[in-house]
Amino acid sequence: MRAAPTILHLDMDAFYASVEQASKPSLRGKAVIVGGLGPRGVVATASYEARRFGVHSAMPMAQARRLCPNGACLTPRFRLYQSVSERVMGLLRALSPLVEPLSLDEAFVDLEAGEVAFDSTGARAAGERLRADIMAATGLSGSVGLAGSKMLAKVASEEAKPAGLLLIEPGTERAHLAPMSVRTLPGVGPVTGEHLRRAGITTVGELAEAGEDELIRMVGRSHGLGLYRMALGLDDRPVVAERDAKSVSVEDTFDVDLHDRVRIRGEVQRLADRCVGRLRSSGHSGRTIVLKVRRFDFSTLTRSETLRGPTDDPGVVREAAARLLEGVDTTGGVRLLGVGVTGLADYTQEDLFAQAEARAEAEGAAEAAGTVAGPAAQDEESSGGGATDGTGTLDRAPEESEGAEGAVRGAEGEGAVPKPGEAVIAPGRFWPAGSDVRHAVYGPGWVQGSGVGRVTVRFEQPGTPPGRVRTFKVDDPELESSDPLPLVGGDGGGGGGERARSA
DNA sequence: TCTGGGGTCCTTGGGCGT
DNA sequence: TCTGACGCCCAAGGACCC
Repeated sequence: MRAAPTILHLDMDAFYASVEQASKPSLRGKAVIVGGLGPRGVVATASYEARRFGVHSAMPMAQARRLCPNGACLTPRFRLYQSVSERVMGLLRALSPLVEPLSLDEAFVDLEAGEVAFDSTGARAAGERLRADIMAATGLSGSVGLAGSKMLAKVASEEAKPAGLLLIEPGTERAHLAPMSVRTLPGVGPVTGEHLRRAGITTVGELAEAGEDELIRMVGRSHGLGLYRMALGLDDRPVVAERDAKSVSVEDTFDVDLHDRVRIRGEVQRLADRCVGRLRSSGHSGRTIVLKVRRFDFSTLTRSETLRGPTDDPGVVREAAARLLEGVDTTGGVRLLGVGVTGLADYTQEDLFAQAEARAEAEGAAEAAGTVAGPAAQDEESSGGGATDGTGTLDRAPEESEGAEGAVRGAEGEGAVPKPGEAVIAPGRFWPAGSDVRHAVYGPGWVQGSGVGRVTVRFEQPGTPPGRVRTFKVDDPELESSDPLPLVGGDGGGGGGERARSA
């Protein structure tokens, strides 16, 4: 805890939804819900207009649609959010070398380390300037919290939302926190919150009064100590610019539970390959392979295996994941499968010894179990995957409503190829809802919906008034997909792929 | 018509070497 | 040789965060 409130926490307001509204003028001021559009999708972010209907993050998309039937439901476009985020993080790094990103839309900044603020006045000025700079660079609003510690700065930015700034003066921390709900504190979720509530503790003040020993007794040593210190407003964690990843994982929830063991094995192999792809691109190798299975009843189990040395060999990870799967009962069906690697090391020369040993063990185990590992598993993957590719449920035809409120439906926004099980609207051309397109005659626009051989496009861009809707055949040669246009500072009719340059 | 995906951290319990 | 204490590693599950 430092004397001056020079730790800044930035939280972009309803980030994904705000980016969509900035890039699609017809959605501004409207309810926008970003999340998975499949039958098991959940809400990632809802605009403030949608939140008024009770829609919030992590809510099942089906429920969000019921609460807000006129909301525009869009699939996330992470590449666009990433590029906007980089712009914002650039502005933060201009303030200080000590910037700790927490996610695409959140970060801590140590203003003192950047020598831009040493007291309340300086910190407040820096925060206001930052908010203005972000608005100028991206057209988006962010909320800023300033305090003497990370925990309090985060609490402050949450209170400042939306589009505000709040500074907690040193010396007032405990009084500031006391009336707030325990759920305000980071680390207090539904379970701990309910635990505390049953003990008669609902506010941070009551938490502080309960005392260290009582809290340790209730929620365990580590958590209890942490809670007690937070309740007193104590937090001396530094802002850390570089954080090493501890694990890499990929997982898929299936629209329909999988029962076929061959198909399940194929999916595990596919996930193992994707996981290794991510592992390699991050420059890591890892020692512990983790298989995650969520069954039909939502019960989740994990199985892991630690190798003798780190690996980034897809064959080794595939084989380990397949061995782990052998020990899991999947009768009844699985709704989710995941493969992860932990115990990460910086990528170095392959540990050939460990890999050779793992292979030998795998072959031995496979023989003992009467199964065939390796190539056969790959064959299963292709046959299993192929069986499902063509049988994905067809997306419902979009309601061709006037106005942007019409629910926008479709499959994944990123990537031109639908995943297995996703909608294939027409052979050859695939137009994900919300994605950017360009028409030879009408210029840039975005896909509002598609189905039964037609695609509906709204022609507008970040700098224009709300545009008109036109419908084309999905194989219209004059229509092509394009990259997102910059949110601010574009040239209006600019070509695809342009990005706003940092000021 | 319930409940995503990618993470981190903590706890518990067993096995094992000293 | 046996036993208990201790520390470490590993496996599994759970809570939480965005």
